[in-house]
Amino acid sequence: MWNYRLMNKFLKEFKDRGFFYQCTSENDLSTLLDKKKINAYIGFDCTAESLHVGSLLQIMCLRLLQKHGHRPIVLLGGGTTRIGDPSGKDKTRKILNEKEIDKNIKNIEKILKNFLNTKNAKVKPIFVNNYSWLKGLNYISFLRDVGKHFTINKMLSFDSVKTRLEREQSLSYMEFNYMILQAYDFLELNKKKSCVLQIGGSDQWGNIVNGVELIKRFSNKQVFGLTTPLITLASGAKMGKTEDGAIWLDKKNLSSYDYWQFWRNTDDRDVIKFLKIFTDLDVDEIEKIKEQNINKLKILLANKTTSMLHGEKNAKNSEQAAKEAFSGNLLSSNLPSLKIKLKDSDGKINIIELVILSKLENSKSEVRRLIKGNAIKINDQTITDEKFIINKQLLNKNHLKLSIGKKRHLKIELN
RNA sequence: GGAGGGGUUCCAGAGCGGUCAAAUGGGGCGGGCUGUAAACCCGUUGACUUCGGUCUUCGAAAGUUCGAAUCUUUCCCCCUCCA
Repeated sequence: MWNYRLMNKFLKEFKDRGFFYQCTSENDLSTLLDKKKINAYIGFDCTAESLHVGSLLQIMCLRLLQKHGHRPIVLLGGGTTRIGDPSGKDKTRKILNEKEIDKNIKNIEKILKNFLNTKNAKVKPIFVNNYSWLKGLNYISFLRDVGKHFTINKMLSFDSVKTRLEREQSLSYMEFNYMILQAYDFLELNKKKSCVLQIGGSDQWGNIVNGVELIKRFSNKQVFGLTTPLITLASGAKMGKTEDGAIWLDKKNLSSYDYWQFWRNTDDRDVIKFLKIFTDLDVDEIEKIKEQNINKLKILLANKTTSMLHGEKNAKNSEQAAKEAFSGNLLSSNLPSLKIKLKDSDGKINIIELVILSKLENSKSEVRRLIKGNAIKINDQTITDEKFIINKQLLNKNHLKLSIGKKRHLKIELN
C-alpha cells in the first residue's frame, strides 16, 4: 500500500483487525471504496445443516462491510454444493441430495440473519442461491461463452487441483469444474447485483482470482478479490472443532452457556487477536485495555461474542451462571438445566443412572472411571461410591447440581 | 498390464499362533499445581458387571486349530515401483 494512513477506512479496519490475507489490486480497490458504496459477496458452503465458529470470521467480514455502508451479498451455494469444492479436500465430498441442501440453506440463512443488520435498507444483505442460475445452464453455450476463457494448463496449476493430482488421488471431472462455476457465480452476481468484490478464506484465492479474471475477459470490468487468513488457535488446532463437537452458531445445537464457555476458555495467547476479530470493539479500545487482567478480558470476549449471537441477556445470564458454578456453591438458576423423570416412585436414583440420563456421558464404564477419579459431584459434594443413591426427599426443591470435572455443570430437576 | 507393500482400538504406529482388550507416541478425559490459561506432574482411555468375571473388537467372509489380530483361501480397498 502506498500510504497506510490514506487507505480506505474499510480496508484499514479490515487489516487492523487481522482479517486481511491477500487482495487483488489493493490500491484500486481502496480508491473505489472511497468513491462509492459497493456490493460484496461471500459464499457459504451448504454441506452442513448449520454453521460453526469456523465460519465466524467470514460473518464478521459481512458485518464490517455493513458497518462501512457496503451491502453484503450472501451466496448460499445450492448449486455448487451439488458439485463439491475440491479445495483442501483429499477426497470427493459426500454429495447431498436436493432436499438436504434446501434444508441446510434455510437454516444457514436464518443463522446469518442473527448476525447481520437486516433493518437498514441501505446495507440490508441480499441472499442468493446460485442454483437459480446454475440449474438452467446450457452446456454448449456455457462452454462457448465461459469455458473458452479457461485454459486447462492454468487450471491444472491451481493448488486445489495440483495437490490432488500429485498425490494421485482421483479428481472427478465434476469437481474439476467447481472453480469454473464459482468464477461464473461472480460473473452472474456482477451482472445481476453489481457485485464488485468477493471475499473468502485464503483457500479460496484461486477460485476468487478466476472469477476476477473471467469478469475482466467477459465484460472488461475490474472487480476485486479479498481473502482472510485461516484462523488457527495458539495450540495449533483448527478453530471451532473440539472433541465434544463443533461450536455451533445455532441456538438449537449449542446453548448460550456453552457458547459463552467456549470463549471464556480461550487460550491466553489468542485473547487479543480474538477480541479484534470476533467482537465489534474498536481496535483503539482493545489496544487500550489489552494490559488488563487476562481473565477479565476473556469474560469481555465471552460476553461480546455471546451477546452478538444469543443476545445480551443470555450473555449476562451465562456470565452469572459461570460465576456461581465456578466460585460459589450456589445452585444457579442460569445454568443449563434438565428435567429427569424418575421411574421409581419412591424418588431414588443411582448416581451412575443419573449421569447417563443427564447425557453428559453415555458410557457407564466411563462414569465409573470418573467416580474413581473423584470427578463427579452432586451439589459440590464429591461422590466416591458408585453405588451412591440420590434420594429425592433429601434434596432441596428436587433440584440438584451435577458436576463432572471442573467445567461441566448441569442443573437437574427430578420429578 | 507386470512386480511388490499394506489395511490394527480417536489418530499415528508396534504386535505376526496362546502371557493381547492389544506396546509406544499423539489426542481426549479426569486429578494435582494455577487463573475455568499455558507449561508441567500423576492417573485413565472398547462395552457391561453382583468387581468374581462376562461379552464384542484388529478391512469382509469362510476355513485350519483345544486356541487366531497373528496361519490358509476368496473377496474388497489403499500405497510404491515398472510398462
